[in-house]
This record gives sequence, structure tokens and C-alpha cells, in this order.
Amino acid sequence: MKFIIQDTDKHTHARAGLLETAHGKVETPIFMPVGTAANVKAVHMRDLRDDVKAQIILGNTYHLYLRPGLDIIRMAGGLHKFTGWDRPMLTDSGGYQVYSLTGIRKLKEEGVTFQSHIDGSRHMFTPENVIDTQRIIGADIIMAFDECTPYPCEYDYAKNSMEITHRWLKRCTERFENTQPHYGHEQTLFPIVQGSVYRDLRKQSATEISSFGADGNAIGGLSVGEPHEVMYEMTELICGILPKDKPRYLMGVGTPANILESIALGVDMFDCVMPTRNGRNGMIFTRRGFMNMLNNKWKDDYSMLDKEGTSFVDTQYSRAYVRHLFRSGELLGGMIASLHNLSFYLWLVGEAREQIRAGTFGLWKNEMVKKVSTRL
RNA sequence: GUGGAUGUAGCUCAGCUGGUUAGAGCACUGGAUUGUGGUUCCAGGGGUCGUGGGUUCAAGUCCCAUCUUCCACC
Repeated sequence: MKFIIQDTDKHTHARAGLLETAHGKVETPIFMPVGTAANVKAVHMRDLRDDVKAQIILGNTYHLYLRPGLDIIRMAGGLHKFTGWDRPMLTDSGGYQVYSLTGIRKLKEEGVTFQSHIDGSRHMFTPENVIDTQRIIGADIIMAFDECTPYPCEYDYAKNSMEITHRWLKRCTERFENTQPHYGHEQTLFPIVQGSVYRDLRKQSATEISSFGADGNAIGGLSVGEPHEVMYEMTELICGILPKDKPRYLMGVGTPANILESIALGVDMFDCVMPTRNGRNGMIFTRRGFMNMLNNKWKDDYSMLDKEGTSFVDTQYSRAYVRHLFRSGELLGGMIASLHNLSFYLWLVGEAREQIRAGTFGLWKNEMVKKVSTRL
């Protein structure tokens, strides 16, 4: 996988780059829609490609392993063929599920044993079989198996967790190097920096992760409940250590403001469930602020959903109509909001990229952060 | 007509033998949601307890009357 940096902002650490995978190019900074279970919820692949203009989407190892299962994906010829998405893909390793599904899992040196949230059956993920699984799924970028620490997190727990993540990374890397892609296209492995909110741990982890010389590096364990300033502080610290010539991926982030601020700190890739999950629950993000479509104030607002929006839904449906759909529990509401929000997120990072290339990112970012944080 | 039930928040109901400012679920009004378990959590507003009398220190609760709705039987 290739990555080149095309422009660097003079006043911030923002970069505009180009990532090249076997399934095509990705212009960074980029937002990657989350498609956990072999679909971006409530959005057609066609709309994802032509309307949202998504360049790369996510899948999830844990969820796909449980359903539909590896045999089905292998027989389909991999996740690209199975879903019909022929552009770049990235799979998360399941490390986050180990965190979020806590209570039905047990963590050991060997790996993690857990019970399926679907039928309670017992399974084990190890660094090795998570790589094998991601070979079968066949995404262009695959993630190392890590432990995402909760927040707050005791120093000793964070330290042990970080160390086990490092040992697992070594095992992931070995397995990755000793296995081949199943479908003829190249895959690449991203390691993940951990260390919770402790500067020395984050520094140590970023240094360790950098030494692997991967094609790209991820920052995990943030946006799990810590204050935004802490998240930015850690991100800044880590970006100062990770190699400059490789893409940096901040996992699970975030709000439009989080993304803009993190781009300024030198992050190139993002993913987050917010535009889709919050969208399904009535939240609409726009360049002028965000709105809760369930609120009473939209009941007779017949203006377009977002007159400045880039999606066809923005000028196809009125706010009053979208509010009606949400209040009636109509599925179309979630579909409209998901499509709109993803379009907005992709517009936002695309515009950030343009501003970086034009040398005007810093000022634009500051103004945009204020706007997108406004409640409408 | 007779007998038996019923009446408490917008809706469906809980309130044991009378005892602090009458509760729940849903709905309603807001808020949260960050590598997704089609959500889930949090907060808030809202009731002359059908009506009128009575007993009692004290009545949603007991007594009488009346009205509402339902059931059964003539």
C-alpha cells in the first residue's frame, strides 16, 4: 500500500494525502463510514458510492465472524464480492467489541474468550486467528488485535493492557507475514497505539508501534468518555511520535468538531458510528450546526432538510416531513438521516482537504468548529 | 328491571386490613450516544383519585346517594 503526502498546512499539522490500495485510491483526510455487519446501516451501496461519495468503508471482524460466518464469506469470494462494494475496505479486529461487550468475555495472555451476544456460544479470539479471519474477510486494511481500555482506567490496568496489546501486535505481525491474501489482492496491517490517558504510556506505545514500520498506524482507546481536551492532548502527543510519512488513523472519532480538531493535529483517517447511529435516532449534522429532528420546533418547518447539503435527500425532503417520519417510527427517517449525515461527513473532510491544499485550513477550521457545534 | 363489577395522569393500570408531598409502563417535553448488540440510558412536565354528601384526628381506601361503562340473569 502506498501513501503520499501532497500538502501540509503551515499553521497546523494537517496534511492532505493520497492512499493507494488494491481497490483504489483514498484521498485524505478521510472519513470511513462504519459498515459493521457487511452493510452501512440503512444505506444502499449505490448511494454510498454515488451520493455519499464514500471512498472506503469499515467492516467488523467480530460481527462478521459470528454472522454470517467465515464459510459464507469465503465462498462468496471475500467481503468485497459478498457486499458488492468494490472500493477500499478496512476491518476492525474485534478489539473494541472485547471492550464494549465486557461482561461476557475473559481476557488472557493467549487471547480473549467470549460468549456470542447472539446465541451465547463460546468462542476465542487470539492475535493469530483474528489475522486469519481478516485474511478470509479480505479487507484492504486490517487491524491488529488490541485491548481498548475503558475510561476511567487505573494506571496499572492501562499499563498491563498496553503491554499485552504490544505482545499481541508482535504475534499479529508474525501471523500476517507468514500468511497470504486469499483473493489475490494485497492487504496491509495497521497496529494500534494504546495507553489510556497517561502521557508516558502513550509515548511508550507510540514509539513501540512506530518501530514495526507498518504502512499506517492507528490510535485506539480514545473517545471512550474522556474529556475532549484529554483526547486532543493524547492525539497531539501521539501524532508527534508516529511516522510522518504514514497515514494516521484515529479510531472511533467522532463529532464533526472532533474530526476537524484532529485533522489539525495530523490525523488522516477517521471512522465513527455517529452519523449513522445518531442519524437513525433523529440527529442531523449540517455545516451550520446539528438538529434533533424529533424536536417540536420542526413540526411546521417546511424548508428543505439542508439547503446547502450535498445529498439528494437534502433538497428532496422538508424538515417537517423528516420529523414526521421519525416521530412515526418510519424507517425512511433513519435512511434519510444516515444518507444526509454521511454525505455531510464526507463533504466536511473533503472540504478540509481542499482548505489544506489551498493553505487556508487553520482559519477555516476554527470557524467551522464553532458552526458545527451549534445546536439548531 | 334485578344482581354483580367498574370509574385514579393523554392511554393501560398499581395503590395490602384508612396514616408523610398519589405511583408505574407507554405517550408527551428535553438531553445523552464517538473502532454500532436496529438502540439504550438520563432528566422533566402532567392527576380537584367520576360527582355530591357522611363517618374519622386523618378518606384514593369505609358508609349513603347519584352518574358512567361493562357483564350476567329476567
